Amino acid sequence: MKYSKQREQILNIINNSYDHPTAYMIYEKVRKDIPNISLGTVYRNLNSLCTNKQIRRLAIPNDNDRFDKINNHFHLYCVSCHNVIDLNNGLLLEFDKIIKDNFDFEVLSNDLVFSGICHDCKEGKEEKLWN
Amino acid sequence: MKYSKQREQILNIINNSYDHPTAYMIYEKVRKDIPNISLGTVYRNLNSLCTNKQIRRLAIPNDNDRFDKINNHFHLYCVSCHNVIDLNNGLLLEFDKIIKDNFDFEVLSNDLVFSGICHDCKEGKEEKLWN
DNA sequence: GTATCTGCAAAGAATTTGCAATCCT
DNA sequence: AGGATTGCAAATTCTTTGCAGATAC
Repeated sequence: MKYSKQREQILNIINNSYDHPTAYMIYEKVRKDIPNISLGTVYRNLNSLCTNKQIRRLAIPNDNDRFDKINNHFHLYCVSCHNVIDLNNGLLLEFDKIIKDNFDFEVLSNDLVFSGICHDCKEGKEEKLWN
Repeated sequence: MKYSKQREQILNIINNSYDHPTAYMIYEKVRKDIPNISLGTVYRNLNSLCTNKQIRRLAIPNDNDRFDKINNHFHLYCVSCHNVIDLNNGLLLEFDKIIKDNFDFEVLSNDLVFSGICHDCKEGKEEKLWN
């Protein structure tokens, strides 16, 4: 893989933020520095970065994919405010081992997303699905 | 919600199979009984069945959504053969409790997908991502 | 009878891709 | 130089939607 400033920027944005951006959100951020970057380039780089395990893709029911740093491994997705919250929990390693022992299945990525209602949404308002 | 034979068939297919079909796979199956059903009807019913918690949607990185029975709660997705394997594991309830206790986050659905390499693929062939 | 549901086809959203120009090394 | 990468726009894929007719209750 050859260097490109577009890819470097995209990687930087993901590594320096905590907001689990979608492809389009990343596109909007990169455009501040590289105004004429194209959305296709963002998608191409997100895919190659995922393939090379430099970032990860979160698949979320009824929402677009989000992209994230490699080192966080556990997520809460609030179906009300659509925020994604990071968790780090040693239990995951235990999970991998249990799965390995019981099913001879080698876990490659722990892109786990628990969907539910976060604290703030529970406080502030009633549940609003698919607002 | 009013009865329709289309929706009943779709629900039956999901409840009586273990293959985690995509929307299109369901469409193809229903067409054997209701040849002129439209794909739009399948999508509409899958959405309303999800909203009514009669089925669930699995979001899988780099693959289409799959649909599944409500009562299975844990999945292994093989990135090589693209199969989804069901798991039932009491640990999930424990997980929900831990999340509730630590983050005041109420888990609504456990659509967890562990991605990796299944036993058969590991035996038979080298890993082939995005074949 | 009337609200819900359907098939159809068109629209919409998200993502990929072909191509000529440009950029790294 | 030569292969990788880019911007652009068109194409593809997946999903939703508007509408007129059919169906459930």
